Amino acid sequence: MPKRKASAKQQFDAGRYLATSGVKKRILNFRASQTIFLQGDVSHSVFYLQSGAVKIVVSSSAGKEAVVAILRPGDFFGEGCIAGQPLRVATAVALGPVSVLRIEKSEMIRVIHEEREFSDRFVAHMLKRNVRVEEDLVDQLFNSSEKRLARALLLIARYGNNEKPQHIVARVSQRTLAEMVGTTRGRVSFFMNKFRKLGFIKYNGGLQVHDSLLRVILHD
Amino acid sequence: MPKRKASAKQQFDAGRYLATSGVKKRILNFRASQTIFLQGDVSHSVFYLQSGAVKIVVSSSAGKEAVVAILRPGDFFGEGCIAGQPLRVATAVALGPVSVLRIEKSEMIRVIHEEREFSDRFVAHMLKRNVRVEEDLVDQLFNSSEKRLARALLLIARYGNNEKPQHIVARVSQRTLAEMVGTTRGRVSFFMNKFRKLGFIKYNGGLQVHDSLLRVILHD
DNA sequence: TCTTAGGTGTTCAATATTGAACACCTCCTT
DNA sequence: AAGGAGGTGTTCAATATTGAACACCTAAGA
Repeated sequence: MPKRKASAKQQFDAGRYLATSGVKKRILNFRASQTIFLQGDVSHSVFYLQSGAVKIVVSSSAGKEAVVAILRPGDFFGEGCIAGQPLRVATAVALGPVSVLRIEKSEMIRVIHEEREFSDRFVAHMLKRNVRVEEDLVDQLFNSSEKRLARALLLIARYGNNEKPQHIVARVSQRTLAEMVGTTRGRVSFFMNKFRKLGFIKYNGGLQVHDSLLRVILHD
Repeated sequence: MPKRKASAKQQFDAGRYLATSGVKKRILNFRASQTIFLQGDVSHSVFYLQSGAVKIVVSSSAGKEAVVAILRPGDFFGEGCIAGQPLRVATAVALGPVSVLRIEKSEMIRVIHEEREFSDRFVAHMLKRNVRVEEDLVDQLFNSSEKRLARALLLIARYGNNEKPQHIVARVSQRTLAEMVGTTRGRVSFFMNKFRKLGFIKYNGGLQVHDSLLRVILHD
C-alpha cells in the first residue's frame, strides 16, 4: 500500500481496489429496468455499483411498492446478508445501463478482515447509509406528502448531475416518485403542477428543478 | 434461563470486552428522563449501552418530535461521529436508570482497527440497525397509523421482556407512542381503546400486549 | 400505418388524519 | 389537604389523503 498522504483523508478508492486487487468477484452488466435481485431470493453476495443507477424497492403483501433508496456509483447494496439475513428483503432494479461487482459473502468478510482501509470504507458507507435512511424516516414522520415530494425532487436533482447549474432530473415517472414519497400518483401529479405554476420546476424536455423549490420545505 | 450454549458464532461479547480491556472509556450513569446528549451538540464520542433503555428523539424546527429508536443493552449509539458527522442529529434520553460507556471517537476507531472481533461486532451492529431503520421506513410508507401503532406495541412488548409468556410493556406514555408511530396522541388513545375492546391488549396495572394484536397488521 | 402500453392531468366521493380543545384521572410535592 | 404536573378518554370541525375512475398524449413496435 502506498504511503498515506498527510492531508488526504478519503484517499482510498474502494472501487479501484475491488476492481484491481485479487478480490474474488464478478462483473455483471444490466440494462434498463432489469432486475439485479428479487425480494425473497436467497442472499449470499454483496454488490458494488460501478456505474449507472439502481433503485431498491420493497413490495408489501398488499401489492404496494416503496422505493427505499436510489443508489449511485460507489454504493454497496445487498449487504444485509453479512448481518445474517438469509433472504433479500428488497428488489434491486437497474434504472439504466448498469455495471456492478458481485462479491460472495464469505469473500467480502475475508476482505473486510484483511484490508483495513477497505474495512474503513465499508463501515463509513454503512454509517452514511444509516444516516440517510434515518433522515428519510424522519422526513416521513414530520412532513406532508407535498414537502416529501419537494425533498425527493431536490435530492434527485443534486444526485443526478451535480455539475450543471440548472438541475436536470433523470427520467423519473410520477409512479416512481409516488413510490419514493409514499403517496399516490394522482397526488404527485397534483403537486408537480402546483410546483410548476409557482415556477419551482420546469418541464422543458427533461424536468428542471429550481433551488427555489426549497421554499416548499422550509416555509411553515 | 438456561446457560448460554457456546454455539461458536456470536461468542464475542463486545460489552465485556469494552468493560474489561484497556480501552479508554468512561462509565456514565443517568436517571429517568435525563439527557445523554442533545441534538446540535458537537459529537466526538460513541456510546455503548450497558443497562437500561434509551430513546433517540429528533426534533423538527416546527417543534414536532419523533422517536426514531428505542435502544437496549448491547446497542451502540451516537456512532454518527465516526462517519464524520460533526454534530448530534438527535437527542438521546434515558428511559429509566441507565448505565453507558462513553468512548472517544479516536479511541473507537483505534479499537475497531486493532480488535478484529470487536470490529466484526460493530459492523454487525450497524448492519442490523440499518435493517431495522429501513423496516421502520417501509412501515411508514405502507401502513396506516393504526397498523403502525400495533407494530410498535408488538415490538416494544417483545423487546421489553422476552422471558414472560404474556408480554408486559414497560411504562410508555401515549405521547411517546405517538412520537414513535408518527401520529397524534389523540389518535393513539383512540386506537388503544379499540384494541382493548377487541381484547388485543389489556390494562391490568401495566400494559399487556397479546399476540392476537398481530391480526391488526395482517388483516387487509 | 395502426395499435398498444405507459405516462400524464383531472375529477370526485369516501376516509383518514390533524389540531385543539375539555374534563377527568392519579400520582407527587408542598 | 391543596396544588400541580402528567397522563388519559373524548369531542369536533377543518384538512389531507386515498382509490378509482376517465380522457388525453406520446413513443415504439407489429
